[in-house]
Amino acid sequence: MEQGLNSDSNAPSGPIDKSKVYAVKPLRSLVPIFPDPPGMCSISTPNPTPFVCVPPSGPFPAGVQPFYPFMVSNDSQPTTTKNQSGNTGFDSSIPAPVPLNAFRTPTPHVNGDAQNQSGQFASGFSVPVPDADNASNSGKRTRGQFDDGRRANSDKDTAATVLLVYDLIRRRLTQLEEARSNTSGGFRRPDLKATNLMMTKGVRTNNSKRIGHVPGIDVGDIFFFRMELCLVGLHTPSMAGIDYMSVKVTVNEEPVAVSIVSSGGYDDDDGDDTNVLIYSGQGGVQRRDGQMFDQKLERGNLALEKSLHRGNDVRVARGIKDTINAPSKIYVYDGLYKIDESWTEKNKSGCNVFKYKLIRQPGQPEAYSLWKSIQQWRDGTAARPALIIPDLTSGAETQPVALVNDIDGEKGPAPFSYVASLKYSQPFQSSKLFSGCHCVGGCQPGDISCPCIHKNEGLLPYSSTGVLLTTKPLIHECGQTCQSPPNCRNRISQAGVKFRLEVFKTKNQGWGLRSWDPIRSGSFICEYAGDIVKVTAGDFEDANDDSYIFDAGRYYEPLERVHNSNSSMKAPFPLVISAKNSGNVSRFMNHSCSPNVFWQPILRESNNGVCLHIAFFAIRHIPPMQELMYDYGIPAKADRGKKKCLCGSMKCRGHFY
DNA sequence: GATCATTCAATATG
DNA sequence: CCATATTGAATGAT
Repeated sequence: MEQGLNSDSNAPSGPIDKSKVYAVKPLRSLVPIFPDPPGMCSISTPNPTPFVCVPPSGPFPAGVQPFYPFMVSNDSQPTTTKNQSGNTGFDSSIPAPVPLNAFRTPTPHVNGDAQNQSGQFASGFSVPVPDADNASNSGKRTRGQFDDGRRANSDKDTAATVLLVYDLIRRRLTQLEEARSNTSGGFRRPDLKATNLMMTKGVRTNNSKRIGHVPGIDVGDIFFFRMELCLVGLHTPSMAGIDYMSVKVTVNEEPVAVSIVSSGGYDDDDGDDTNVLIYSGQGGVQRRDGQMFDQKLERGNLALEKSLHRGNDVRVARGIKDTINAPSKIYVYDGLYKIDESWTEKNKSGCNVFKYKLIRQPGQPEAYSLWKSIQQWRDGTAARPALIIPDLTSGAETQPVALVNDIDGEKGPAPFSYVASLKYSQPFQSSKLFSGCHCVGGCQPGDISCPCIHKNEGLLPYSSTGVLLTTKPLIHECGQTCQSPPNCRNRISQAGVKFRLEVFKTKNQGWGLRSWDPIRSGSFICEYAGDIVKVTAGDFEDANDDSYIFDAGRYYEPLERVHNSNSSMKAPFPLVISAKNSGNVSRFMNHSCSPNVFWQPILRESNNGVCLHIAFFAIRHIPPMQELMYDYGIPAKADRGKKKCLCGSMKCRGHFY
């Protein structure tokens, strides 16, 4: 292969059999998977029912009959109470799952059209993403459907897919909207617009309200938009803090709370005990002028009151300020709580406010409490347990990287020299060099005179907050020849690590990498630093003795997120990096067959050529302390150096290289 | 079923 | 950093 830069390097590397790329998966079992908190029953039968049995665990106050508010379906399926008889009355005639191939992925749109993308997924549905000219919708493309089974009850894969599609559309709309509003003004919210698309196409899950956990969502999962909670059925109102549903008790119906979002909006005091939450009722504020009056025992307030008396579980999502992206909020699913007591208080304006004391149910994984611990490690009020070195980079990164081991006695990985970035002694030759930009104040979206935007096919690849917006095979960042400042948004991968990372000993995969900070999907995490390995065309072999190799020439399963790319992620020319002797945090990232991190080639022009870098971005929102992993891919010669994969995912290929 | 009111959003800006 | 204005979507209530 020639080393010259092909100016058409963005084009797919060759014709691809699309039926293979978008191969329809085998019919997924639609058995809902439920966590098993103490005292809970979960249904996991080969014949799944749309009902979820969530009996509250006693004891109950005298005179209160426990009842079992089964999921109330919007499709007017019968509700029932378990104490009527042993037979729960479940309707076993579930709708037959629609074969996925009924919704075959449409043929991709005219190739190379940067303005047209649609969210196409291997599992057989697509959501059209609006283009620049017609931001409301685009009616041309065929659309499949998200089948009823997935809409009714989620599983991990379904929930992840819904969130992925949402994110994809939202980021794309953000990119278009930033460019548009910079010239025409009036920023319209991409998060809402994306939700609307998802809703109208029916791409959502757990779409009927239910009490208790929601399948496919784990305690500790994080969300960056209220709409995400809505789309996965965790909390349906787009703004309101209390979600409730009406449940039939013998002949009458009464409201019961299903979930709350605690965002600190009603100046509740945030006590030290993370298992206790004091929550204010809703209402009492005139939204227009901020005028206040007494809250009434209606809607959500009434529902919480009923849940208190019934002893029902309430899901709790905690809203926390995003320290990295200041004004926005992160929502942590903190699991199930029970309401312990309620009372009314006078607020500052002298109006009555309902108060509810909620207590977290025991036996659930750490979630909000973990955030609090991390906060203490950070501000020094508590020591990070099992800490070996506070900063293994010795200051080479802008953020310290802790080294910890709470598994065994090993004191650290084999020594290596820490380098924060990939250094080029000699850039790649390029026949075609553009001149750099003159964006002294940083590249701005919608600036048609900016050459960097042109190189990126008309739109800046990053948002104002530094989140990757495109799904392109190659990103052109500002380089040496550009006049943009180091903090230009088109230099995201050059600005260094923004998250507080730590290297830790895993249970069975040696050392690994994780983050104290929550990571928003699309965020830049780090680049692959190390020594460039000389490759003479075709004769490079993955060295068996070097497990710190990054080879951009490996084959990678196309991620669903690269919906518009019918080729696997590929660098424009061969690049092999060894981090054995020198490297950065990237060398500790382990392999997973269902990764939460992906890599992306990035090109920067220098005075006498181009430099290719490998940058890692988050595929989805990553909660704190969840291991960061990417797919190592398959080398051209996949016969040597095979290792057993322990990633444990449903899609595990069994081994990696 | 259409319309309205309610709601611990999310941004941009001063 | 906070306050304010602006634009808004889902859902239950009417």
